[in-house]
Amino acid sequence: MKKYNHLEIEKKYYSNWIKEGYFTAGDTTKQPFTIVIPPPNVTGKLHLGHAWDNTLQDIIARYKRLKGFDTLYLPGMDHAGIATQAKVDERLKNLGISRYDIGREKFLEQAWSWKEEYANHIRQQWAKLGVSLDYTRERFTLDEGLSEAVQKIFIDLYNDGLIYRGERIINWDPQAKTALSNIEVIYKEVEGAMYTFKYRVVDSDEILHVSTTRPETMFGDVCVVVHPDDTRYQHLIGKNVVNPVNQEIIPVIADDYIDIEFGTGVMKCTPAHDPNDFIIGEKYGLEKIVCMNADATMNERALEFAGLDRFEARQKLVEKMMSQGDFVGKEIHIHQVGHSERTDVIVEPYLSKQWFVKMKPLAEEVLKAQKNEATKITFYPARFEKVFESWLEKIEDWCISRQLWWGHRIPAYYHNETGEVVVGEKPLDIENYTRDEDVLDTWFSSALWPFSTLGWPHTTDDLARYYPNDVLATGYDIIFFWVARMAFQARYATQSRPFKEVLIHGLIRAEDGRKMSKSLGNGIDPMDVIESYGSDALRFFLTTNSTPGQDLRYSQEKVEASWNFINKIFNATNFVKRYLDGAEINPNYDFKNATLVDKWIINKLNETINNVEINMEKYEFAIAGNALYHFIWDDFCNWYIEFSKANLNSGNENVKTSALHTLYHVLKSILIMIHPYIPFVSEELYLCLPNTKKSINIEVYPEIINIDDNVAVIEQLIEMITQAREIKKEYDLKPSFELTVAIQSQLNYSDVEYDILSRMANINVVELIDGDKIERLLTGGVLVVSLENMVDKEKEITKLQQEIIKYQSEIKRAENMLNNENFVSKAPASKIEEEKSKLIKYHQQLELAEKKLENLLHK
RNA sequence: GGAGGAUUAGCUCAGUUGGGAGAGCACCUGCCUUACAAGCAGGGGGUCAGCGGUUCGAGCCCGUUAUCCUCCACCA
Repeated sequence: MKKYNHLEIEKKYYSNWIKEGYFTAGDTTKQPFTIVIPPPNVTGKLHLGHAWDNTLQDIIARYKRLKGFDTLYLPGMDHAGIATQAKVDERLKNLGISRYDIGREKFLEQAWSWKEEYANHIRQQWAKLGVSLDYTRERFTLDEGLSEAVQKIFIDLYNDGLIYRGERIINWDPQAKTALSNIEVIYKEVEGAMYTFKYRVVDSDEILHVSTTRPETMFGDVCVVVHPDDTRYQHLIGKNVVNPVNQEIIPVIADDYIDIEFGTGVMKCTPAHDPNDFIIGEKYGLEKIVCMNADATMNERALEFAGLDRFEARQKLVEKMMSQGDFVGKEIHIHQVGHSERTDVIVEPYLSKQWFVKMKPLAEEVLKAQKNEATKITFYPARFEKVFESWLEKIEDWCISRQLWWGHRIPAYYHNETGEVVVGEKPLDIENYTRDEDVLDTWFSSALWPFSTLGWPHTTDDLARYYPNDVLATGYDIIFFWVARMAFQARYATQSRPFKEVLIHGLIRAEDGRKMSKSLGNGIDPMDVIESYGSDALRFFLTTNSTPGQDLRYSQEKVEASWNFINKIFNATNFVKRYLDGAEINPNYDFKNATLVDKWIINKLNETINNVEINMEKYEFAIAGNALYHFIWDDFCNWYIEFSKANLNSGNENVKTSALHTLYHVLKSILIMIHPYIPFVSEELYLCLPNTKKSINIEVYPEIINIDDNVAVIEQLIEMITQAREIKKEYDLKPSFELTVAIQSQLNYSDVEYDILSRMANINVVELIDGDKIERLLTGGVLVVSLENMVDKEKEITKLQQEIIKYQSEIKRAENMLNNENFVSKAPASKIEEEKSKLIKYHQQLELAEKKLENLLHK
């Protein structure tokens, strides 16, 4: 075996794993376990956030597979309507073509070929990451089956009155020329201006001052509104004013929506261009005047400004108001302005006819289910349940129509003459109908992902077996977009939760702590990291340096540390393999015959198996991974392998056999337990062990081996070795210096242990020490060390003095506690006993140290 | 305006029912000991953001202040 080379190892296995069907679910003799991938957008490459997300899922999937579950980890991708369409548009634009030039059909052909290209790319990235996906069940949100599911649920919701079409103010993206849902709007603080204009009162000399941040919408004004209790304006209610931009006469009305304190206390009302004004408009039956086109240029209502962009029109209009003397002033106004999540242009509140999902009844069903342990979705960490539920509690209707081509076309047909709407299958006399041009919000189809991918609406075997999913792992940033929507669609379509549990992770940040973003140029490509350090190192870094729900800062240093750890396992295997080559391994070796050191490491292994299992079940991968790290590096490599070196060279065949079998068993167990984290290298190392299966993927999780013997001797042995090393350091002795010691202990030492002491710390054990000596307390014993040939007595004196001070202060601390009546009466008995025994121990140690000091001083 | 998160060693972060503060990296000292110098052995380093409270006992629970971050809502 050569040096650890991640590139060489990681290219070897993935395609074979797929070919062998290790990740293909369907073994009905086992209990099923399901996790689905959050389908990545086919817009581009996977980023580090995907790598993190997918590694978490893969750890769960691989762990469950090793634990004997028929595990389905289902892959797939999302058509990502607006995002993909924008990319394809851009590609066409670079060729000098607009999508309108080629038409819907040709455009969709382009989009599909884009999809194929990027889907392949994504699959290659999954392969590099090593995620254990069942590609026989791979799905795409626009494929036939999922389209059928989308259509079915749309029609059902419509027939149940939960989908309706209505004219509303929606968030309009003038660049993509489509409606957006509320959560696709990102509010950013922008320094804008508040303009104030004069509105002359008809048949009066009075002038009203009215402020607005969007003067261009004044062409859509239908009235001005004041508060009914506002004494400044009460006399004007019912009168008319002149709109300065077009000289139209509009009324002054009163409504308590108005905040008397804000601005001048007078608000212009534009029902077609502002959601709040729309509500007032509905309340009073006002006209809705649209003064803009779909691309946010002004329309003919804007008179001479028609055709200008909204912001240009704003500027020119203000200039005109100035010149005609109706301009009062302009103040800097910092406010939150909505931007399109995808195109980043300022969203225009725009009146248009759209399809909506009526959310209240659907959300209520989920909230009801959350109250019952058997039906609720449990979040890890739990605090995200509150986030999830409070969003559902104050949810507004969901605008689901998008004026795009790439997506699920809405199954609605309008009669060419009567305008009658048919929702559902194509009408028989289709020639008399025109189909709705719009498609559905991408999230409408992803909301069905947990069950549509398994065959819903058909009652398939997969649906029966793998639904509801067991767990979903995703970031907190899409709880609203996706998790919540899956929750209510699942509840509606399947009367079930979509998954039992949700593991929430945070955002991955750049090394500087900021978000990774293209504009900052601080993004890290996971494929670059894999090239330099390997997928295994990246995966181990991502999952052992993070806490559920918390953000994670990328750290190259820590990826390197992960690489070092893997290298450590590689080298340890290298060592073990040297001794295993040519040796016979008995698969039924009985560890009751093992030596005490071997039993000690088995005992440590047992503790680790237990600890790791508990934390894997709780999705605490950092805790489980770190437990493995310390077991492997400290207990196994630094202690046990060193112990074993003595035994492997022992003349006693039983000792040798025991050491060999222990090394084999522990290493194999380690590789299986660490495999979910680092699948490639664990497979490589596993396969170079004798007596293994064809792949670590089909292994079973290690089980605890009962060890009846007390391994306290080995714990004491470790204490002695550590003490001996400390003493050598203190007395400036070389590590190779042979210490002569005597052991006072109730525990029995055998030749095996004496041999280990000699080999690991150059300790020569004798019955009795004559002459100068020092004593060190062990748990349950004393180590007596000869001072012969050890020059510096002063150091021991200093050390003893320091020890005495320490013991005195510890005694004082314990006595204070035990003399505290409140403590004695209120603390639990076990705690009190603990303190009492500590006190006794410290007294003993103090006595010992004082005696020692006296001896040294009087010589 | 509402909600949540963060503040612990020089740096990045753990710390799960309240019972003597931890890891990795960095730093200091000594070792090329036949798996590994990307390593081994030993070591230094923290009034757990401030203040107050509950408790026999608080990094942890409660209140409050400060700084930073995120989400939600939003007034023309």
